[in-house]
Amino acid sequence: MPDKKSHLMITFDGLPLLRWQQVFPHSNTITFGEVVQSEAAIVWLKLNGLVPTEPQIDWVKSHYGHLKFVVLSSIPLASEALLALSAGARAYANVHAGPQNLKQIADIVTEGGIWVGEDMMQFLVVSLSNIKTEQQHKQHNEWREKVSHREAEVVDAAALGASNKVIARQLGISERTVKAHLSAVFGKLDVNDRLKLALLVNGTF
Amino acid sequence: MPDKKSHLMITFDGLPLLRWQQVFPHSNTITFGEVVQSEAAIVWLKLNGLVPTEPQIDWVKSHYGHLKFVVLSSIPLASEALLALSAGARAYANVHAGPQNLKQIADIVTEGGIWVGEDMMQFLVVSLSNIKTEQQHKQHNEWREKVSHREAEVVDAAALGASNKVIARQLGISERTVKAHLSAVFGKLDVNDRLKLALLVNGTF
DNA sequence: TCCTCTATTGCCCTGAAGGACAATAGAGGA
DNA sequence: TCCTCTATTGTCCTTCAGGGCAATAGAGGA
Repeated sequence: MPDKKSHLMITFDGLPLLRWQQVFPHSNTITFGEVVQSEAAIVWLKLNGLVPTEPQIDWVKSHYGHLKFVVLSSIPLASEALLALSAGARAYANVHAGPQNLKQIADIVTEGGIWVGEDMMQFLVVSLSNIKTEQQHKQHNEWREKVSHREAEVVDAAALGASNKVIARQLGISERTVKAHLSAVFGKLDVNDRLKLALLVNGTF
Repeated sequence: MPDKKSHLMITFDGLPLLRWQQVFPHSNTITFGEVVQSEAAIVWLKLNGLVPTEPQIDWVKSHYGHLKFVVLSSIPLASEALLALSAGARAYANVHAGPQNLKQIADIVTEGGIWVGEDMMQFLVVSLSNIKTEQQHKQHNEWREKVSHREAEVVDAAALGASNKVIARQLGISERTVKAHLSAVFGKLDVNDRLKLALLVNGTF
């Protein structure tokens, strides 16, 4: 069954990877955006590093998602790997992978496994939490754009549990000023007291 | 170079996996805890499901970490996969993997890749954040073991910003009782006021 | 020039929070 | 039986928080 072992490569310029073509003689290369009927064992997407990754992967998934697909990148990134793997890619590898790796990728993917390079896997595991942490950090900092710089200084301290008296001493102002800033902030952020403020600022809600 | 392709299997009863032995004739099987000089291409650890996973993996890593090692599990779990992969395992697979998979695992690992089954990878990607969330949840629930059931009810409400008056109404008790519970909790958890309590309970510290 | 916003501060008031001191009742264990 | 812990409640007091009303000063923009 030669057809069963054919491969389809999708690149932006329609030019095949020579090394890849040597490894997979029963193969075709088409241009990104082109839709062909194919029973390829594996569809390989060579990412175009000049445009966003996600739309590329989504496109391949929507048009060739019934087949197993693999993503090749010139500049391997953990976030990109996560995108690809989450979208159902069976492998994420470097465009410059050698013939042996290419062959093994094909074998393992054909058999139902998933291929990720050793370094990338370690990087991936470590990076996953970082990605989530960054998102949380960003999400819970929106309040800061609604208050003045000085107000934010007061808020930062109050949200950690400091009393007006302590905050006043730290910032070299009077307690009355601390209260004034907090009252102003309550209005801007739509909370009634410092505890609610702390919950908002610390991301509990 | 037959030695270069030898394999070492570690099991708790010292009995080899027959299927594995057929795939890797140049192989030895030893008992967990046994330390031998070995130049095996790959060390395979068959996990004992009756004892904690992490110590098993840590032990193999400390005694055979200079070699590539692979973890086989009777009951594949995402959290277990993460443990293994984070510890440096080059593959995490089902004990009942077929000959073809075993051979491919060996090939890909020998060549420097990492093997994870398709289902496990998807499961892994989805589960990674969940695992971290569970850990945070567990870590920040230790206070609950230090207070009584009734006290915890009051704490849950107060930590969300409810006033004593509201809590009293919700629980059908007097404000004085709310205060009493909170005061008791402050002492047990070593905080001075409800805001500090909220920060503790909600995991800000 | 006028307005808005920010930063600062005082006087004064009210209400909530936190707690000392005290008490009752019930359950469980030594 | 005694002790500890939990649950509940009251009186009373102090402190802190939140804010009304008012004011000054400076910066920036229309």
